[in-house]
Amino acid sequence: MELALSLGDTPKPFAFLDKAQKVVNRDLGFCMGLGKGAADRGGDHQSRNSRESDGERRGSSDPPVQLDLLPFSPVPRSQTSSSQLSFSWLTQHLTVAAEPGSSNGFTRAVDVNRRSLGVDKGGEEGTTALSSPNSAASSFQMDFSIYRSGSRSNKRSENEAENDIRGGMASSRASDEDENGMARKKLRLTKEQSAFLEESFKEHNTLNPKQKLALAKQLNLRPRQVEVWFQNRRARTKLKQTEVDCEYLKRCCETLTEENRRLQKELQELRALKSSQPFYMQLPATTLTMCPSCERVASTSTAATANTNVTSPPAAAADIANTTLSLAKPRQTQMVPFSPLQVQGPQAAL
DNA sequence: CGGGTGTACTCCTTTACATCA
DNA sequence: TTTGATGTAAAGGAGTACACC
Repeated sequence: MELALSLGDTPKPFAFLDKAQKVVNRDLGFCMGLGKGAADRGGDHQSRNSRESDGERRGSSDPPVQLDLLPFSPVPRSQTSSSQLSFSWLTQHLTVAAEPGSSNGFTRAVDVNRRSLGVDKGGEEGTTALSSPNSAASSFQMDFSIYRSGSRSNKRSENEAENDIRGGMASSRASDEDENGMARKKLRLTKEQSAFLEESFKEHNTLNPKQKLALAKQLNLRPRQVEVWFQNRRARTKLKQTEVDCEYLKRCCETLTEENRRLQKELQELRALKSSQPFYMQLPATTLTMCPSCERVASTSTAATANTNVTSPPAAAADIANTTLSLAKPRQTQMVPFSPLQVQGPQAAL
């Protein structure tokens, strides 16, 4: 029997919160809770205040994480939430995970034969056995509660376990009063959760409500957590980009400073040359470039080389001036946006 | 049609906690 | 074991867009 995970596949937003779908699930007779159970949730979702009744925003109405095992045929793959939510990676992972022996990173810990479900507190091994080893949908979600079983002994595993427990809560947000008097505690996401969120961020750096809910469901987190993660992720991206931009501008500034220094030096040399050859250098450089007979001289520096046979001081000076002009002009054009007042071409000073 | 209000969302700043050297 | 630095989850406020009255 082939199974599929239903995450709400009607076009209507939050459709999987609708009663209609629950009716369908009930009718099909497969509705397996993967959360920590109502007892763990503290039932706080029942006592939300009215402001948070929207649920999506405050993440308060995320229902107990639920794995709906549906006969495959009534739910065509093309209508699964992953494709509908346009998370191609999600579709991909689910598809790959369905293949036994896959080495996909997300399927590594997905083997239902290796781990019991997150509800293993109550010894729900039998429930696990109900799902097919090939059921990517059911095993995928289990991936994110894998550390709960105590396979890790360090502190982080405890945090992750607690995170999973809290993440499964249907509380509105991690407020102090929502968690049975426990003080608010920052909980780090597991590597798998972070990687999953990263993948989704690559596709969409913002989430619509459906995507947020689907991700939260997949990762066993509250929608609010997913939302916050994306906020912080966007902030990190922006910060990184700012750093890159800053570095780039810094390099531009250094380059321009160096260029300015070089041009100033060149200007000094030309002034020195002008003072030593006052008669010839009094000719404006523009005159030299505009003279039809000097086309050859003004166009390229090779022309200057051709004129070196003349060994005439005025020609050499003119060549220097024109070469400087032809080289400096484009550079100056580039500099204008950055420092139009600081950088001056030699011909301007002449 | 313009203004007031509520809602939902994002960005930004700050705080608090976890982790690591 | 302690401590400071760093990374990041999370809270809260401001601003904006939109729908509704």
